[in-house]
Amino acid sequence: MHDVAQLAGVSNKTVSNVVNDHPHVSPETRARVQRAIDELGYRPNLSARGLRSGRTGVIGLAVPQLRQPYFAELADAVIAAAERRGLSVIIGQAGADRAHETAVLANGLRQTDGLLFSPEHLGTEDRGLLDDVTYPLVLLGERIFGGPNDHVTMHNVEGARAAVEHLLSLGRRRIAVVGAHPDRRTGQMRPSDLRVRGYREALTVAGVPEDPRLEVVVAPWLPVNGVEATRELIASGVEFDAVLALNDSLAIGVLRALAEAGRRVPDDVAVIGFDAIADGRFTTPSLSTVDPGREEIAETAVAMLVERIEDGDRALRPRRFHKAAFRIVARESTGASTDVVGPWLPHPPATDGRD
Amino acid sequence: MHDVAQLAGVSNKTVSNVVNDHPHVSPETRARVQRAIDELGYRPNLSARGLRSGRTGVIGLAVPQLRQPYFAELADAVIAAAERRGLSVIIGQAGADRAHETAVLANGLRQTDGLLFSPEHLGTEDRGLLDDVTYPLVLLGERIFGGPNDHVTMHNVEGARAAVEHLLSLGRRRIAVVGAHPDRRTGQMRPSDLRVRGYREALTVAGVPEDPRLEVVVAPWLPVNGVEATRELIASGVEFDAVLALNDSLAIGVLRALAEAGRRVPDDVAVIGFDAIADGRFTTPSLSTVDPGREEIAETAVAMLVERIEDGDRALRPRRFHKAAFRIVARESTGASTDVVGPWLPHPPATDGRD
DNA sequence: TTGAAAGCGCTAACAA
DNA sequence: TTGTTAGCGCTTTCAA
Repeated sequence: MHDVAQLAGVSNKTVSNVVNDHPHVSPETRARVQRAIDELGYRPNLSARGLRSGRTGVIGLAVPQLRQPYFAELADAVIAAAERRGLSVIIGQAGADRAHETAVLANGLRQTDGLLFSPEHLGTEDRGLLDDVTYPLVLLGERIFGGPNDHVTMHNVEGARAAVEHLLSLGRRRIAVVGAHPDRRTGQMRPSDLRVRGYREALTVAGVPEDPRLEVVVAPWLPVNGVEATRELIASGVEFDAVLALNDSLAIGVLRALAEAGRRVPDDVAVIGFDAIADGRFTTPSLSTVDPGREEIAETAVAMLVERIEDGDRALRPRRFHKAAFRIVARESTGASTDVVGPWLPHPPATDGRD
Repeated sequence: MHDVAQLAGVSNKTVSNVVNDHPHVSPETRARVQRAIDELGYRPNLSARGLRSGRTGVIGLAVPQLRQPYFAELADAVIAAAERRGLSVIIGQAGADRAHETAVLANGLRQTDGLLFSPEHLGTEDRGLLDDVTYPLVLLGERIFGGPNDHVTMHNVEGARAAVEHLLSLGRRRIAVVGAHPDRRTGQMRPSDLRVRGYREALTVAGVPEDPRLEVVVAPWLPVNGVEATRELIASGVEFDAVLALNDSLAIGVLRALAEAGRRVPDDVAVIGFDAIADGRFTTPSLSTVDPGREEIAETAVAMLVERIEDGDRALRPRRFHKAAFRIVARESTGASTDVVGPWLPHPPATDGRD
């Protein structure tokens, strides 16, 4: 920078002004400095800038595991939203255990201005941890609820309810739900609890009796567990003509297990998932699902985090809470006839498996 | 840090020594400083450290798109490998176009000590760009070949060849390959070119005649294109009793299109993919594939990058080239009977769909 | 509109 | 074994 200033015959400050697009620089000075920058191939040292300004231009995203398609697609959307704002994203995988997540929350991710955190293990009982957080934080999902932080999530209850209403509208009455979590204590806000609540609400409204044998407890939400749970459901002899899988990964396992058992989808059993991951478009049959609005979640969360970062220490805004719009995506697994082949777009506006 | 030094009654330097686990600090001093650190909740400013030391403790990973399962799983493995070494990972998505990739290569990712770069658009003709790179760089894949950089990749030719040999061993002779890329010019080192080469080699060795109609050109490698290509192959009337899909995403589309057309897998058509993404375990039928050794690729690439970073400007080592071990994973789509259900492990040693 | 000077928090080099 | 000094490259404050 010093070299640039010398070559252009100005001071450091002026170079800095040019680099940062500050006003109050005469066009000719700006041009002269720019020429010097190009000639010398000058690139600002971002560590130094970070030291001086207290900003790194990097945000953190902590997810359980990137190899779970939902989180990969979420990360994709978050990175895109951040890059639109000139920010980089450090991704941390904290899903190994509670200790790992606690450590992430206590420290943030290194070298970042703020954190988007999607916890897997932390729950309402860990709410107290949030009060100690001193950096800008936006939570994704509802596992830790009621803290002082901004929160972006999806319509878990409403989405699941709409999914079940969709199944009911097909005339199904024996609707199983796969992916309930064990009741550790009441009042939990885990996605499984919320989605099960939506499932029950839909049944209640329709006057369809609940049957505990149709609520299959299985965690975590991986295809392999969807297979196993469905095999057990079939083996139990309970009759069912539809399945709500609480996410698409489970649903893929459900489809697999039903095919093994010779149950036809959707004729014998209709299946709907949740998340609208891309893979669901290409299963056989293609997978109906709830699109939770992942792009909106990513965009909103990044926007909120940026605002918090820019606020700095001032507590200017109240805590905010945003739920993205959702919609039901009806595909073959609930009887819709869809042609999966469409035009390929390198970065389509809707990237999450919508048809 | 100054506060810590005062509270502990020592100098800044001593605090620094404690924080960095330097030797030559007496145990009692260390304990006293540590107590002060804990009491004050001191956290080192990493920007300042980065400024002073010239290291950020962050590496970059540039992939085309995180939402493609192969890259999500690769990123998962890279992050895990980096975290084992106390490093963070900034992920950039550069797949939008050539210009984006060129910019990434020219600048690196901001705030990083080095870059792992998996290009999609840059090719052998862009080799010259590599000579201008001034930061530690390890390339993934073979698109830009023969540059001065370390390189980690997979056995594309051998893997594809082994896959076709597997199909031949089942008695298949009319083997289609889906995912060849258009011939822009000869001597290309794109994965598609290499895998097609392996395909041809296997046929030649077995004395099975090549048939250009069985080489289906389609790009990019997305499920939707696998569907479309397979529909066209079927519509063309060419007979085939097996398909090598050049990656698993294509293969998932191939399975889908074959099911639509009423072709039974593997009875009528055996199918094998490439990459061993997790989804392939749960398709119906489950997908045979080539496991390219993703964990090994990630671990090796991170290790090489760290060495280059530690070397600094000194050109101590010659350029290195590493190909990970691969293996064929036989599942139902080539006639193996596999039970997909196994124990669930939060971070299994083999994370990539191996059975 | 531009310049000069100070200092962000840390670590390397050297001194004690 | 510990302390002192200087300076990494930038931006901010204040003065010109």
